[in-house]
This record gives sequence, C-alpha cells and structure tokens, in this order.
Amino acid sequence: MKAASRPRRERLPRDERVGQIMTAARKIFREKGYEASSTAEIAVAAGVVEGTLYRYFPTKRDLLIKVVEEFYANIFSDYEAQLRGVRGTWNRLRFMIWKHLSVMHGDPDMCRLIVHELRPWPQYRQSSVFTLNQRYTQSTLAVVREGIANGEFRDDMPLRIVRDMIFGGAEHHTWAHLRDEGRFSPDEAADGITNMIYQGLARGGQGNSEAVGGPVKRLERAVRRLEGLTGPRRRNRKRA
Amino acid sequence: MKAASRPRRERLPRDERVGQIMTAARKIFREKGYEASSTAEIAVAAGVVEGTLYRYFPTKRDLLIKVVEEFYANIFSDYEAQLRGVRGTWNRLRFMIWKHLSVMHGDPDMCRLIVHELRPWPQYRQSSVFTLNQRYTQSTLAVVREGIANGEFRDDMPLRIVRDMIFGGAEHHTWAHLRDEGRFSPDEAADGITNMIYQGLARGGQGNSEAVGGPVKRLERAVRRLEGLTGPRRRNRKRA
Amino acid sequence: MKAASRPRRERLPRDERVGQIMTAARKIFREKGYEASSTAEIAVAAGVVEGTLYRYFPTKRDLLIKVVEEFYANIFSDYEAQLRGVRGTWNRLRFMIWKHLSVMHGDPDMCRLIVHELRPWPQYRQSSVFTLNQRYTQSTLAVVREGIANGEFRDDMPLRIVRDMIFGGAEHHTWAHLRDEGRFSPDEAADGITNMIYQGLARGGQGNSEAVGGPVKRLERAVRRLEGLTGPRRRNRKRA
Amino acid sequence: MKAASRPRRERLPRDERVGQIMTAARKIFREKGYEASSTAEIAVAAGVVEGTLYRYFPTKRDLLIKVVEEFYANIFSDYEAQLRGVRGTWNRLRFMIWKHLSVMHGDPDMCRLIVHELRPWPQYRQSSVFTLNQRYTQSTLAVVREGIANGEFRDDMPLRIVRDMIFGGAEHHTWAHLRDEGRFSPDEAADGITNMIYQGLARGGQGNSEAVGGPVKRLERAVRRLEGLTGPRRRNRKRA
DNA sequence: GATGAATGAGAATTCATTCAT
DNA sequence: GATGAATGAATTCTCATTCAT
Repeated sequence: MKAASRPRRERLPRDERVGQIMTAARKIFREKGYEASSTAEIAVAAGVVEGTLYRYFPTKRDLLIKVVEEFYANIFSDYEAQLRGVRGTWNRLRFMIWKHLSVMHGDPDMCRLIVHELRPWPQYRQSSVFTLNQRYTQSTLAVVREGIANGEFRDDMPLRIVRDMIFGGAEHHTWAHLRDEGRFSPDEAADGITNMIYQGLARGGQGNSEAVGGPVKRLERAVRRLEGLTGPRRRNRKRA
Repeated sequence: MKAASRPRRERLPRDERVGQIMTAARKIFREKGYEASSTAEIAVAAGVVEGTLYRYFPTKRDLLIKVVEEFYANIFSDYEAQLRGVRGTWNRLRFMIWKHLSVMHGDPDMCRLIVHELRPWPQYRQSSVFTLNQRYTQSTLAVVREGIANGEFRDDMPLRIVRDMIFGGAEHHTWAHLRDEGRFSPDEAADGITNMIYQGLARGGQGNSEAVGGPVKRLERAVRRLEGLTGPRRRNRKRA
Repeated sequence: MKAASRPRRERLPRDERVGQIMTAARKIFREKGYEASSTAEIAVAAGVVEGTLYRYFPTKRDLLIKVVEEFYANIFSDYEAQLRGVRGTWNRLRFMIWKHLSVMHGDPDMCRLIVHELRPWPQYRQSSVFTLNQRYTQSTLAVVREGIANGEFRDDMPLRIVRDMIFGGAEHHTWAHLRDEGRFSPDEAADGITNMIYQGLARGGQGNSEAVGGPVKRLERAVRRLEGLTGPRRRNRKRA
Repeated sequence: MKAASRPRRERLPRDERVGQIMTAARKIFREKGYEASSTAEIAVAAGVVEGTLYRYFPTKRDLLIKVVEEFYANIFSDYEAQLRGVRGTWNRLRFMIWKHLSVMHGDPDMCRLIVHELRPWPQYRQSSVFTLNQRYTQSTLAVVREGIANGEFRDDMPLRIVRDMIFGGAEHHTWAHLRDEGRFSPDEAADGITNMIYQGLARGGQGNSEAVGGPVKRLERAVRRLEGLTGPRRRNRKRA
C-alpha cells in the first residue's frame, strides 16, 4: 500500500533529469509564456514534484534563462562557420539578416518568450542571453565594417543606426508572426532589409535595386551577381 | 458628527473624477509599470477608494488603455498639421521620424509602458491605441508614397519593409533609453534613420548628400569588389 | 446555492475586525509560538480568510508586534501612576521589580513569546516594544538614582550592572515558569531580588567598594587583600 | 574512468569524519544560526553529501547539540581545577562570574546559538548541555555556600535568587554583545556583578535595614575569613 | 455616487529526511 | 560506508474585483 502511495521514485542521472525538466519547461513556457506558466505545471509535465525543480534550478526565472540559453546554443551554434562560406558583402549581410529572421520564423513562440518576457527584465543585460545576442549583432556589424573597409559602403553612417535598423526592422517585421497574428517570408524580408541597408549604405547609393539604370548600374549588378557565385553555394534567391 | 463618522469624499462631476483617477494612474503606471502597480495604490494616489475606480473603469487594464490613449491624443494631436508645413521628401520623412523619436525621448516611462506592457497584450490590435499608432504609421508611409509618386523613390521596395525599418529601427535605437540605461539624441538618430531610408529608397541613388560620383568612380568600385573575390578568403583584408 | 457557497461576508467596522484578528492571533501565538503558528490557522480562528489578515497587517511579523504592543499597553499602562504612590527606596524598587515579575507570572505564554521570539529578532531594537521596555527600565533605574541622590545608595556601582542584575535576574528566575516547567512566587522573588540589590547598593555596606570608610572598613579591605595574596596558586591542591 | 564517473569520497575513520562534519557545522551554525543553516550547506562545508550527515547524526538538531557539547567540553573543561587555585570568597566568586562572562565575550556567536536557539527548545532540560550548565551553576553556588558556611554571607537569601541574579545578570549584560550590537568588558562586568552579589549577601548588611553589625562583629568575620585561608596567589586585579 | 471590507484562489519557494544504488 | 536524487507538505503573501452599506 505504501508502495502504491509512493509509486515513483525513479532515480535518474542528473543530466537526464535536467533534460526532462528543461524539455517540459520549454514546452510550457512556449505555450503560455513565462508569467502564465506555473512551476506546478512544469513539474507535472516533467514528471517530478515541484521540489525537484528547485534541486536543479534555483528559481523559475533561472529555468527560463537556461531554456533560452539552450535554444540559442542550438540555433546560433554554427552561423559563424556558415558565414565564412558566404562571399560578397550583400550576400554576407543577407545571410546574417536571413538567419535572424529564420529563427523568428521557425520558433515564434520561443522568440516571443525572449522578446516579450526575458528581454524586458531589468537584469537582461547581465544575462548570458544578452551576451550571445551581442555576439550575433557584432558579427553582423563586422560585415558592415568589411563593406566600409573595401569601399563598398560609406563610412559616415553610425554603425549603431545600422544595427538598430537591421535588428529593429527585423523584429518589427516579425511582430505579428510572433503573436500568431500574421505570416511573413524570411526570404522576402531578408531581401527587403538587406537591399535597404545595402543601398542605404552604398557609396554612391544604388543598392541592389532592380531599377533600370544606365550601363554602369547594370555592370554593377553583374558584379554583385558574380560575387554571389564564387563562394559556396548560397544563391540570392530572388535572382534567376 | 457626520463628518467625523464618515469623511465621505466630495461628489465631483464625472469628468473631474475621471481626470483625477487618470492622473494618478498615469503617475503610478509610469513609475512602476503596469503589473507592479496595484489598484489600491492608484486609488490612494487619486484620493478615492478602490471601489470608485471601478465605477469609471471596468478593469485595471481599461484604465491603462485610457491613460495611454490620452497620452497619444496629447502627443500626436497636431503632427498632421505640422507635417503640412514641411516641404521636401527628406524633410517630411525626417519630421515624422524625429517626431516619433522625440516622443520616446521625452517620456520614456510612458513609452516603456506602451512597448513592454500594453503592446504585448493579445487584444492590442483591437485597441484604439493600435489604431492611433496605425494612423501615424500611415502618415509616415504616405510621405514615402509621395516620394515614389514624384519619382524620387523607387517603387519596388515593399512599404511594409520601409515601415518596419523606420519604426523598428527607432524602437531598437531607443531601447536602452526606455530602460533608463542609456541616452540617445533624437536629432542625430532622426538624421541617421532618415538618411538610411532616403538613400535606401532613392531612385538613381543620390541620397541626401553623398553625390554619387561619376560612372567611372562607380565602375572602379565594382571592379574593386570583383578583385576582392578572386583569391582565397582574407587575401585583401590588409589592403588600404 | 451561490449564497450557500459564499455564506459569510459579514462587514465589520475596521476596529472590530482588527480586534477579532488580534484576539485570534494572540491566542494562537500564545499557544504555539510565532514560528509554529500559521497565518492560515490565525485566519480560521479569526473567522476570516487569510487575505483579510493582510488587509490590516502587512506581515505576520507585524501582527505579532501589534499583539505584543497591545499587551504592553494593557500591562504597563499605569505603573508610573502607581509608583508615585509608593514611598521609600526599598519599597519603590520592590514595586518595580514585583510588577515586572508579576507580568511574567500572569502571562507566561505571552512573555515567552516576547522573550524567545520577538526579542531575538535583529530589528528588535528598532521596534516600539523595545522602546516601551526601555521606558520601564529607565523608571526602575530612576528609583536607584533617587537612592543615590539621597545618600541611601553608593554611587560607584555602574547603573548598567544594576539594571542587568535586576532584569536579568528576574528573567532567569522566571525561566522555568515561562516554559511551563516550574513555578515561582513573584512576591518572594521580588523580596529576594530587591534585598539583594538594596543591600548590594547600600551605603555603609562593605562590598568590594573602594569608598573610603571608617577603620573597620579599611581593616576589612586589608583582610580581603590578604586573602588574595597568600601563597602561590595551586599550592594546596593535593592537600588534605 | 572510474574516478571520472564516480568521484567517491575517501573512506575515513569514523572519528575523523565526525570531526569534519562537526567543524563544518560549527562554522555554519555560528555564522547563520540554527534555523538559517541548511543541512545541504553543512554537507558542502564538510565535503560530504547530505546523506552522510545522517549516518553520523540522526537529525540536524542532534548535530547542533553535539557541536554545543563539544564547545562546552572545551571551554569548561578546567574551571574546577582553576577554581581550586583561587582563594577567598570574593575572588572565587569573581572567578566563576568572570569565566562565564569571558566565554560569552570570546565566542559570542556560539553563545548566541546556545542562548537563542538551543535553550528555548522544549527538550533543553533533558539535554546534556543543560547538565553541563547546571554543573557550572552548582560550582558557583558552592562558593556561595562556602561563604555562608564561614559566616561571610548571610544564610537567609535563597540561593536560587543568587544564582538567577548572577547568571541572569551576566546574560543580560552580554545581550547586546551577542547580537553584535555592543561591547562589554568581562573584567569590569565581573567586578560589578561580584561586588553587587558580595555586598548583597554580606552578613551585616541585611536587606531593608541599614543594620550593619557593630565593628566588632565585622572584624570577627574578617578574622574568620583569614582563618579559612591557606592562601594561593590570585590577586584581586583591581588592586595595586 | 461613494465606500471600503472582504474575497480566495494561487503563486514561488524551502529543506530535513529517506533510501535505492 | 557513501552517495545524492527525490520527496512533498507546508509556508507567507498578493491583489483585482465585488457588493452590502
């Protein structure tokens, strides 16, 4: 009878248990957001009692942070390697922007969690998530700096503005999607944002425009197309 | 005796009472955010009891919405008139962007309230605040449309992207300021964003300044880019 | 049916409700001590829900403090008036000591609460209970000062020591009683402590005082000095 | 491989393990008090896991008791021998009082633990700590009894009162020091308490009356004291 | 119209102890 | 002998909203 009243005392290795809990927490957090998720609920979903949660995570908030960190680690683990395979400023820029948009497209619930619940926290800037984010931002700006260095881009636009327009624009664009109130195409959005930034920064200012132009413009476009072809295959989708 | 046993509050005209309550609510909400503000606190600040709040506002949430609406009404009451006085696409664009940034600069607490607390609500898109916002957005895009119409701007950039980059960029730029963790200059930011958008959209590409340079110059740049692609990665990095 | 599920919503004036809660809290606290009493229990005893407790008392701790303050107010309300009616240093001293002992005798549970639970709190010295206590202590020491002033008492005994021996002694004496493990007679204890203090302070007594005295006193002191001087330490240990 | 998968702790002899745990427990208890110390914390400090604690100590409470017992054993191991080396009632009394005060002065954290946390427990009187304490008390009262026996002290003062005033007074005096809110000098306090007790008990000075006894009587007492002396060296510190 | 007492379900978190391995 | 995962009941405190007066 006692056995009946205390049926489960399965002893798992730490990592496994942590994994269970994080999986459960991710699920619940995604579905309902942070505030609306209760530790009780997460514990049930993880198949443990509430106390067990606290063996592994000091607070509910820490649990969220770990979940988000794991997400970041999975999602952003390889962009640096991938970026190295992309040639040409426009392509490299687009890659970073597209990657960012893709993540938001692929896991809007998790992104909503990050954007609406984690980021507004006062301690956000001290969190590792902020740091991971910053690294991504810096990688993106590095591409812009390359463009400036090789004379493709003007050097009189504050990088902070560039950063804000890229990431703010991307976020604004995905807003409705995160709320499950609209769709967007990461490809089209990436093209749009990249073009805007590219032309906005372009020395002389013609961007990726399809606009008819003189021979010079057409030549420039040809060069850009060439740029997209040399490195590993990552084609500018809009072409062809 | 009566006064002693029942210090009943004066009966005020409805509008006056509503005004008292909204003033108090605005103050408390601004200081502590929505969740952290309690109705009790607001009632005290308004000099009424909690029950009275509910005579005028069905829920705490409605109270916030009214407060924000009032804010919008005050802030955005006259931009349309002012805009009519501004000539030139660049100037008109900059005016709208600057106005937006100025509001965030001038009342970061209220803006944080809107951005972090009101907007994430599921019902946000049904609220009048959303509508007011949309009107501003549309006015801004109207300027862009004028630019397209008069040939200053290309017509192949999705307006949604333009909108997202303007307002997302502005919001991203003011992020730290809303959190009281950093400053920004509305003037400089407005210049930056406007220039980026202006040049990004420019037909033929001359931006606000930055005269393009002759065809030869542009060809030279294209060639330089090509040169940068031929060899192995990084070959030209240290170049001038 | 709804009426059945929500049977009690009796609306009492604030003071009455506060009284009910304090009465209930006093009862529970006395019976089980502070830590062992739960707010749930107190709420039930008061006939309200837990939330109601918190309308009137910000924390459980504040509730205890209020209960103790009320106790002090009742108990020590009139000692000053009564003391004025007592003549003679010994009698006045005994009155203050007896009063103190009487309180502990009369309400050991409450006193245990104060001594074991309230007083050890770090914030105790900032509490009003501490202040009330101090006033009593000072009134007692005022009697000693009178004795010094009129020549009955020596003036070379630190008042702090006098205070500690009176109140520490009283407390130590009542220790077992507070734990419900022994009895004591306030009258006898008051006599004992008062006599000890009285003779201990008496001018003309011999103590270890340095006070100049007649020849007899000086002789006595000489003897005591002798006592302290004979032979090396331990010399006689194994003797006899 | 084995080491990696199971960093099992060394198997220590029982005494050594117990010693480790008690040292750790003493440290933690002293720093944070009993309630605020968790077994987890103690285990970490001891370099073992929680389960190991329970192999040696049935409960957390037992652990505290053992720690305190050890403290008592160290501190009070030799007072009886030392006392035998002190001559004269005043000196012997002062020695016992001073010793007591010194312990509180030297290890206020441990004493606070005993006074505030261990002693209020219902089972305290059944604990060995209580017994050890009692022995000290009895040794002190034995000195008083000697004083009565040799006529130095009156015999009409209840010993319980004497005990209470000595130890209660001492405790009250050290109160602030135990809370780290004040200082005291064991020497001065010992002088004060001893003097008060000594004169308070002195034959010749009884109670409410001023009656001192004639010079002859007092001299006789002094002589009797001298007669009782063999005389090891333990000087009255205040002299010279 | 105004009051303000009462609600009550729920939230996160704690930790001494057990016992399968 | 040692481990350390798991327990799980219990705790204080919150607060938007209602409604009898």
